[in-house]
Amino acid sequence: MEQEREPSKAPAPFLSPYNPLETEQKILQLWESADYANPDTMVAKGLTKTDAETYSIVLPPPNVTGTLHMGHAAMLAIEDILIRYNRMLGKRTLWVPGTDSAAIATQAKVEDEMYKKEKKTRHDIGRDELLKRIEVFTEESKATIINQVKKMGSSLDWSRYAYTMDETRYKAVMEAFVRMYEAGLIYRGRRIVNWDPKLQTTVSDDEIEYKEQKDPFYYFKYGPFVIGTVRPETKFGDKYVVMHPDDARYAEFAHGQQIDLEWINGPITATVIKDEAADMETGSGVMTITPSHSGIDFEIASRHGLDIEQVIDERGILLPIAGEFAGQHIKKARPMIVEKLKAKGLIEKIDENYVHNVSTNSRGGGVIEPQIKLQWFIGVDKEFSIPHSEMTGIATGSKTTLKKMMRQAVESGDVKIAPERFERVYYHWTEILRDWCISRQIWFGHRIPAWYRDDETYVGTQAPEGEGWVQDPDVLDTWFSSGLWTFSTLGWPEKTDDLKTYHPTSVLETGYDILFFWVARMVLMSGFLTGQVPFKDVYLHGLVRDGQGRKMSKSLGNIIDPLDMISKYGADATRLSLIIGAQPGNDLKLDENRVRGYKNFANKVWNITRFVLENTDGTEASLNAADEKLLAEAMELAAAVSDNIGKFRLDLAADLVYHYVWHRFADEIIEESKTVLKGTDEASLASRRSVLYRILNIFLRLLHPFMPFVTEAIWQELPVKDTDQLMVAKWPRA
RNA sequence: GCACCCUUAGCUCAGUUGGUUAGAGCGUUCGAUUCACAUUCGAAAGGUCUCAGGUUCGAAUCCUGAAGGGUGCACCA
Repeated sequence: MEQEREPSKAPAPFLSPYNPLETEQKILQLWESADYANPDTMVAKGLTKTDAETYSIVLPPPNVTGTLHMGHAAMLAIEDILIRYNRMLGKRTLWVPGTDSAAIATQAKVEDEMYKKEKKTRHDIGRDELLKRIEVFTEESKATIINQVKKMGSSLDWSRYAYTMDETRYKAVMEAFVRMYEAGLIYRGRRIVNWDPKLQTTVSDDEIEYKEQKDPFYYFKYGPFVIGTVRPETKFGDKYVVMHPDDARYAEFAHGQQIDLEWINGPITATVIKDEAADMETGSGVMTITPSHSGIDFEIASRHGLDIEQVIDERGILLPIAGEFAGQHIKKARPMIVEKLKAKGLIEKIDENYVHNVSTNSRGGGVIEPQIKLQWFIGVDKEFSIPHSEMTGIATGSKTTLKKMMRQAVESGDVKIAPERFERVYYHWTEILRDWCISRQIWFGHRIPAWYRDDETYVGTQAPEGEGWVQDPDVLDTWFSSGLWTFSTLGWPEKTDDLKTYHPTSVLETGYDILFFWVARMVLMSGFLTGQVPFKDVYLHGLVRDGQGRKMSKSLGNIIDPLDMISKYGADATRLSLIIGAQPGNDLKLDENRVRGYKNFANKVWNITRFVLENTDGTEASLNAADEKLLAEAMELAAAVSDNIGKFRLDLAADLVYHYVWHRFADEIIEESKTVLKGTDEASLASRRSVLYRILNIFLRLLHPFMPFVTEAIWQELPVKDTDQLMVAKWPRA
């Protein structure tokens, strides 16, 4: 009968089953009060040697306005594992938290809501008022995301928290801009850029997302030629007709030859241009060009010194060059233009099912209209002499370009990318990289530190003296400040101790989808501004998808919310489900059943501990041969786990411990121990009790980086231990 | 168009430099249980390792080619 059962010898906290929700709350407080995530505390308390090897990671800052999603959760789990592991190895370990202002996305969100609620646009309320509203909004959501990050058990040093728009980071951004300007790497120029008519701003090449779309493809009679287009509305300014110099079909036409022909709004004179950009295989091999609204056309026009005329304005409205169509929006005008051409008998044929890619702004969705605009750029091919360099193969003062420097940083091995295949992707990207347009026509962000007065331009960290200066209204691309992240978070441009101690950082861990946006830009910025690579290793994780391999999205309704998982199964289980089965660089399919499975594992560990503590009080004893073997086996496991973590195979490392704990220790060693412990030989009993306790002690440490909560909770109840918290215990090493 | 990734049990995936009979988890079926744990334990069924060639004493693994799925880049007159 229940009442007659002997009272359990195990400590009272080992209630069954394990309750992650309650435990995790308590453990979070425990960690926070000890402040061991702060390396200064570790050094002050003598837990880390002052001259210990350093290990540092900067957290890829989540957007202030966002909420935690599974991608964040995976990132936090991976980085926390690396951090906890290295901290336990005795390294001086720092993980810097931060949030990102995400300029375009944030402003768009605030503007959207304002328009929905009040039917107002930013122009109705003005710059200052908009920025105020954005600040209110970001302050609110900042707290949300920070709180969620903490729930994952992330051992970040919050005393070093950074926000891309805080004062220190603002100073860094200004300083970076000015230095690059003075080196001639930042320039202002009139060039063709990606213009988003919806958000009224430029976007960089990398932010463009191509979407497939079906549109009619028109073939027009253009004098003696046939030209094709999906965009008749751009054709008003077309007065050059381009063909390949070797195209035999058009040998009779000479470069520069003028031809009179009938066009949309009457007779025009077209000029023949021979250029190798014209593909003989495509269509008729002849094309007209619209230099103002097409990158390639712009290049051709620049090559031959041709006139460049704007046809469409910033809002997508046709300009006076369109004659009777001027003032119309391109969308409305297109069918009318086609009608007119039809009436004039200038249509050769129409292909109704032409499938092509339309470029859109991935940060908000407008269809991109290339425009020629006066913007700020970073020149990636511009030669400069590097003011200071610690990078392999690049001497201080030597001449290089940003592009060459970015390539060299990886080629030299200063930066290693894992999985390795992404190195090739990185090289390819640097090869095709064009000058980076960094000015954005929005209001929220780091304002460009340039002032104009008549024909003068002043660039500096402070406004210039004197009357009449007007600051550039634009702000910087959000990736500009992100590029500084590894060193701006450590206090650059001040020569801080943190910078000296923790930069270059050890690892940059992020999703492969922002290799170009971010990783490459960090190498660029860090190389020029600090003379160092930003990190020694790049570890790229895959995307988290749903159980069927689909992207998680609101419209599919297949989003698995990490906070939901945490409250149902615990953060430990959520972490494991994002680690085991996730190969580096490959997408992970997440199924709720797996999370549930790992909750059971946490419970298993809990019960194993109860068994061990019911049978031993942690007293050391000399081990017999059989038990020595068991101990050696656990140490072999430790070595294998270390080896896999070192290779970024966290998935294999976690799986190894999981398997050992459940199927070796619990299923075999404990079962066998039940028999052994019934014996009468005191030495054997003591040996077995001791080895059970010692192995428990080993695998709790091995498990800690992966499941910090349950292991820490158990540690708190151990009768014999060498540190007050497991998170600062020593990693088992032979 | 170019490049890369994936294809192993019903599902998700291990399988590291080629080496006995290809493994795990989940699921399924059968059974157990006063025992640290029903959030458990034991067992079973389940495989043409996508296909076709090749190298080799030996191939899931290496090479060539093909198919299907996915991603990136480019093109987009």
